[in-house]
Amino acid sequence: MPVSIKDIAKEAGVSPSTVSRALRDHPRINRDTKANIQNLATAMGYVPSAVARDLVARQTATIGIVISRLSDPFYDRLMLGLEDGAVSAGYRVLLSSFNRDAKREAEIVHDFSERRVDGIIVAGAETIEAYISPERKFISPIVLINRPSYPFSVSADRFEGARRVIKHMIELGHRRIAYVTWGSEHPDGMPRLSGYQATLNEYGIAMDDDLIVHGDGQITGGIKAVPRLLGLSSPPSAIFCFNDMTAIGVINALRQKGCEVPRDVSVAGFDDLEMAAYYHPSLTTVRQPTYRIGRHAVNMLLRLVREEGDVVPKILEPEFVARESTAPIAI
Amino acid sequence: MPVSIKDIAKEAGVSPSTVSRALRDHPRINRDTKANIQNLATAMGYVPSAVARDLVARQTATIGIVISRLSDPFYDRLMLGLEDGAVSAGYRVLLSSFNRDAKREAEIVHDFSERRVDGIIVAGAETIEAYISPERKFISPIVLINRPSYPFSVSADRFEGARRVIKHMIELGHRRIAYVTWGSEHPDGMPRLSGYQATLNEYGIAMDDDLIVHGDGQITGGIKAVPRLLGLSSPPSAIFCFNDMTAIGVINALRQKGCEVPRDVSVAGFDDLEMAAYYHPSLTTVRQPTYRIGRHAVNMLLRLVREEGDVVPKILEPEFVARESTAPIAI
DNA sequence: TTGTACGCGTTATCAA
DNA sequence: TTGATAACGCGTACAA
Repeated sequence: MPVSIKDIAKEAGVSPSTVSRALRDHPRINRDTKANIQNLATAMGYVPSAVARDLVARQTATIGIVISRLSDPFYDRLMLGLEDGAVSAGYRVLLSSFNRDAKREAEIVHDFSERRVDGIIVAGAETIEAYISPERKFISPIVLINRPSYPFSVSADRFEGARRVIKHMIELGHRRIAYVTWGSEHPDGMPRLSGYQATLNEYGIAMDDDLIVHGDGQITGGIKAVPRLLGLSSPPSAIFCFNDMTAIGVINALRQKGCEVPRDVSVAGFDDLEMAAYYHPSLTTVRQPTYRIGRHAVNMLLRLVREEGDVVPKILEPEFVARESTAPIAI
Repeated sequence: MPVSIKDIAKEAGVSPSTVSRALRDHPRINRDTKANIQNLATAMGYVPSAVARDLVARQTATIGIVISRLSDPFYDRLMLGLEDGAVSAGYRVLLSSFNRDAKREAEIVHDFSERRVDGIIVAGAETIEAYISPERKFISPIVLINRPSYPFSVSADRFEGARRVIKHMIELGHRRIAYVTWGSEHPDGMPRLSGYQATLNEYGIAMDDDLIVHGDGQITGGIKAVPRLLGLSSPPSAIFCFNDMTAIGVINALRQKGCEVPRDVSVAGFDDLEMAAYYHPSLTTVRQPTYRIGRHAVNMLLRLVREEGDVVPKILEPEFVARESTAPIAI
């Protein structure tokens, strides 16, 4: 059993509350007793119990972060913003990931609630149903990342991101443009798909369902998509991918089939991974303002925690990055 | 304020202890009262307080995981093993990352101690000093990943991994072999460097300090290393890199200088990123058994928690993966 | 300046 | 089968 405030009190010959005051740097306390107690605490290896402190304080000064996948670079940069925001506001941060498993996601949110975190931020929620259900009241306020239909959310405008990619391809002369999606019903797949469709429509290009194929957000999904696309009677000259990993898979599979990127086919991704600029060819892609999203999300959550007036969904602009993997259509 | 056991008791017209029993599925309790209370709890949106429960239980059934960088794929796969191990043993997991900041690392470990986690696992510790210091007694047992000189640790044999890479290069005919390291004093840099040196020595190849240049474990570090290497009067024909990201930087910079990999220079990395097999050229590298490391680490930690006898450092073998980025030396 | 008493939400022990 | 009581470690009125 760890040493408690009582142990120190006994050792110092004072009452537990005096120890508490000394340790908390209370103003009204004797300099010597304070110094003595603080030395004693260090010597005895005292570590205050957050469990007990939080119980009496009825708050934990902690926010819980729930993310889909650890390895997704989107979350990496997001966390920087989240941590910076939380720490500078005097909050600690707890993190957990659910690996795209909706059940785990619910468990983690529940676990954080039991721990009485002051607020929760969920990035990559499998579905927003559980969060908007009126019967389900949560202990702590919850902010969602990239789920703009949820009232307390901070998102990147993925629709607009997709739109710029497609516009870019159209301006390069492409007309047969494919989209390798990821989970059409998944909330992360929707905005890109809508942006893709709306932009084709905007330019009067006929939609073709054969050009929309499913991936899995990873390299293998991109690889599997290519044969289906090349097998079409009229194959695409440009392929927009759900993300950079998918694009890498697509480029590999194309190369395997003897298609050179961008000479024969243009390919674009989404995310702007650190290595996107160093892939061969370097990837045309879309960068989401992840750090800023993180900062905004924490601010929004803290407003909710402190019940400081209205909160409206926030949407930030992404950045289009043109590189080598897209080029004018070959004649 | 969340609903407490007392609120339910008042509503149900029973005592708080009855509610506690009903909720905990205690054997000796009336079927009807139990059902009634459980319904009431759900209706009132009751979420038990882990804070209070843990205080009286004097344990949290939680292990804290402290990792260096979220984006490092090493930690991604490690977490899978860690989580699987913990969950299957009935423990919950708390995660936090310190972004290579030793101060943050110490803060997080301290925070976890205050939270009274039952044990802590640190991966990528900046230094082991704080953990072996005799004066510093920790509340909870601590297991370190990839820090074999610490008594409670699980590591991959990076020395052996480096050895196999160098051996492979030597067998391909290379004699001028460079190493792009990362932080020579950093505990992650040492084993690879030793393996590199020992293997050259083993084959009677003279050491040349000019062939050891510093990187930063990232793409930019690899890029910066190349001019220094190519500027040598006798440049290397093979370059061993601290990790795959460094290798990607090196390959890019070589290409910029008109050097083709592996035609002109062979390059190898470390880690086996998911995309290492899909880079162009695909990367020769070393795969650490991350999942197994995670499982072992949890087992070791739980043995420590339960004070079940002796624990000795565990070292697991890595796997060498030969791909396209290394080839026989050009004559 | 310091000590006493109480409460935070929960579980466990003992008595009813 | 249920209720009263104490305890976990800490912070804070209030009293001394």
